[in-house]
Amino acid sequence: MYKCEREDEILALLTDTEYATVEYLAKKMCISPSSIRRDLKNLEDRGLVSRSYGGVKIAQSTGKRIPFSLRSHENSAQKKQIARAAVGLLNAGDTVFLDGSSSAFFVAELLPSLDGVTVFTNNIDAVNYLSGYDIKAFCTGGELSSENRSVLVGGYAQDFLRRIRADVFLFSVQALTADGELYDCYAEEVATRSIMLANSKRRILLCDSSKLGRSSTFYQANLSDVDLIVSDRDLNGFFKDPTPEKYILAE
Amino acid sequence: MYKCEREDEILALLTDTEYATVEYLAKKMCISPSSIRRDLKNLEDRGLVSRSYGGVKIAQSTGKRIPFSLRSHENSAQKKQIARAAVGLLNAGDTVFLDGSSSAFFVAELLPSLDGVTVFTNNIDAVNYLSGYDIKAFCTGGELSSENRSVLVGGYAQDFLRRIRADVFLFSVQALTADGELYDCYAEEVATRSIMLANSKRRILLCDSSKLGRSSTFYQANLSDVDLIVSDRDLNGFFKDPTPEKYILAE
DNA sequence: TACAATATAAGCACAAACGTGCAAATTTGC
DNA sequence: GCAAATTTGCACGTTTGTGCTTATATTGTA
Repeated sequence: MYKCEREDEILALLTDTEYATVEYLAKKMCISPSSIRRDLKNLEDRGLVSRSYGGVKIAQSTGKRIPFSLRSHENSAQKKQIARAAVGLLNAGDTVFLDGSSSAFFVAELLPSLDGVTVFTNNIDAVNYLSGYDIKAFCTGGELSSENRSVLVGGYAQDFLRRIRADVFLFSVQALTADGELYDCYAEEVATRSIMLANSKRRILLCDSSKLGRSSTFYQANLSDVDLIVSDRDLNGFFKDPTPEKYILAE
Repeated sequence: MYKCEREDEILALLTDTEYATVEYLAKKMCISPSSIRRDLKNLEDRGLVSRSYGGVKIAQSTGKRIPFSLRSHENSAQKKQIARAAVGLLNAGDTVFLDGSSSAFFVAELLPSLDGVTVFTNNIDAVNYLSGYDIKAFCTGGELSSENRSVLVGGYAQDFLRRIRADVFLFSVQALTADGELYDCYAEEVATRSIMLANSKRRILLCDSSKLGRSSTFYQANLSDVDLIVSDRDLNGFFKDPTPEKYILAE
């Protein structure tokens, strides 16, 4: 395993585990601790990790971010599954909103094969992906989010979205409580998502199991604002109150 | 197996395997490691792969798509040279417009190291690249260009741009005639570029030698609309009419 | 505060990979 | 079919990465 390959591996590992020791990394890659330290020094100089005595963690907030392709995506298998099911719900000619979530990105990957859909999104990864295909797609304007850098947010994004009406909104949030409330940790994304919610006829929540039963900082909406939930887990009985049957199971 | 054939083969291989060693490639194509290294150097200069000691990987890109700005475009060495020179002309705190050209993309690659610049662009590759860095960047809204390029165009893009004023506009066009006229082959890009031209204080044309003495379909502007030309070739004597000295040579 | 335990940085020698110049082989242009 | 230009493989000296050892720095504990 070569140097750069190793460095990518370290980054991918760190997005999962948050923190790792030199010793652990050395064993994992079958290489001496000296070399791991050299790699880490390198990554630190590039601003990708921050080291501490005994190990490393992922760098936060300053300088360079980890490219989308190197980020490890939690539950990506489930998200792909959910995306497939959700795309099955679209009709030919639909105008679709996609939010900035990674779940929505997996939907974008499936859209080029569909006929005649039009996409509006503030998801940079989705835009970037779709630009390689012959599909009618629009990118909202906006500022690169200071936190989640592959999303466009802010006043420009909101102004743009207020002018659009979509048939379907496919989105995800960080947390879904048993009370039927949706939360997210990024205030700016909550704001843009609200407009997309208001301006769509059908609102479909892409909800992999990592979201269930958690909460987060910013309130986004509640179940009555959502028309359908697509999940990889059976949601019957998950909610405290008996809720109208509006979930489907992806498989 | 011919040279270009081999390079395609290498790229194809890399999209599958992500990484490859020089030795492996040499055996696979039945050719000496020296030649593989020369090929890789070539591909690296064109920005298609990134090398490390012992092997190569595909250039960092989201997903597997090679950014349009790097696809098939010749003169990337000159464009990088020009980008370096152009970035040297920026001041701290400048607000910068970048158009959708590949030349502008090479400028974007150099911006994160600068202090306090703000970027506005309709160049998807640039936005995507900048999303990996902690830099103040805005993406215009707009439609994905139907020409399968990574540029945002159309009414939404124009509306957005009309609201912005920039200190500097860094851009490129397809052709620059000896009469001092600028042309491009994409009508929609000409339209968005016009607004950026109108709304910038300094307008700097990035002009590699492949543009010189050609013409194209759509008129963009003429020399009096440009404040400075950065080129890899000495432009003294290129223009028919004696023109004010406003070119600098990138080196 | 001092001490032991452990992590890190620096220096070294070796091996592996790299780039370059050059001559032979191949392709291209006329 | 010949000359020019390009591409190729090899040999060489140079650079880079590796693991080891030793000195220095950091942490936790007495």
